[in-house]
Amino acid sequence: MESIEPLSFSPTRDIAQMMATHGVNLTRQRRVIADVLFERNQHITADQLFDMVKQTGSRVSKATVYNTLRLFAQKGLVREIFIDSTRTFYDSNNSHHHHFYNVDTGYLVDIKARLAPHFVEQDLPEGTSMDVVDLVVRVRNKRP
Amino acid sequence: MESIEPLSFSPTRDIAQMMATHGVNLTRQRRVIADVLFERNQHITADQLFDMVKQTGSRVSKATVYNTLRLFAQKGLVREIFIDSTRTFYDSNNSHHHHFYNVDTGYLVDIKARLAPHFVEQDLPEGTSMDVVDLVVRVRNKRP
DNA sequence: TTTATATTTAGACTAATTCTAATATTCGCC
DNA sequence: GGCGAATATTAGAATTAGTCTAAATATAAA
Repeated sequence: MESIEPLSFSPTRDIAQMMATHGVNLTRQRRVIADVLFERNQHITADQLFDMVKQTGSRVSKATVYNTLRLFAQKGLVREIFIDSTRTFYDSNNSHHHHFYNVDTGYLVDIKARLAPHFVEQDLPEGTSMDVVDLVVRVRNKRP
Repeated sequence: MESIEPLSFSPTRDIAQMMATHGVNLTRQRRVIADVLFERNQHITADQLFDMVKQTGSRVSKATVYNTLRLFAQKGLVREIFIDSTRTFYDSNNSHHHHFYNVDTGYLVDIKARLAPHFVEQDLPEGTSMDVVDLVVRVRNKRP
């Protein structure tokens, strides 16, 4: 029986291209962070990512992990999800979608359906009931 | 010309009734907090409320303000709005509605339209453009 | 290269929130 | 009303996610 190939990491040139497309200089640290972050679609906190980066053996400071995630979010590479004052998640999938948050388990999962709430209500995760729908539309001032 | 009556505060019995309806014991501190909070529809942080309570001359500890807002939110008297890790607002209007958050000014305002995003896009606050739509549906495990 | 600009770092710091455990108040019942 | 149990309040300490500082490195530009 053949051994199973490990899931391949995002190929080198994709990360480089992503960064270029979004106007982000690629440094050693940013590459390490991006490799871990974009290996798969995930919802991850800065601290979790810091730990995962450590486990690769590469040294990247905590400040850099925080700064880099903020930068990636500004540049549209990741989405920031503010669950409460102690839980900020980064979503490596930046395509337009929304989330279920289970207040009992602390898990965050994607909403596949469209935005209309009656769809959402029919699609709740197994064994859960709806608590509250939080919709915040973030706007900024038009530059004149 | 007649002088304009100041807006009246929430009458005493309304607060008492609200609390009873939502299963919250009314104490001196909770009454002071509720009087300030429900005087009008507003988006307010715990610290702002703490200051406002101080200005009434009543002494209520900071811990109590925080605990009480958490309790009120649990009991459905107010809505918690998590903007980012340093900004938690409490909305004294607990009826079903959503928000615009201006990232430049830090102001939070109600969305009057329904949930569908194309409506939202037509109703942005004067002089702003859309940044991002954050929708989180909070669910909890069904009690078996 | 040489100089300028951008990035990273350790560790100190901040600010929002929670915790602790002692005290006070209120509730439910006689 | 009075009494014990349950709840609520408090000051201040503790926690924790995240930011700041300013010195050291690395990258880019000339």
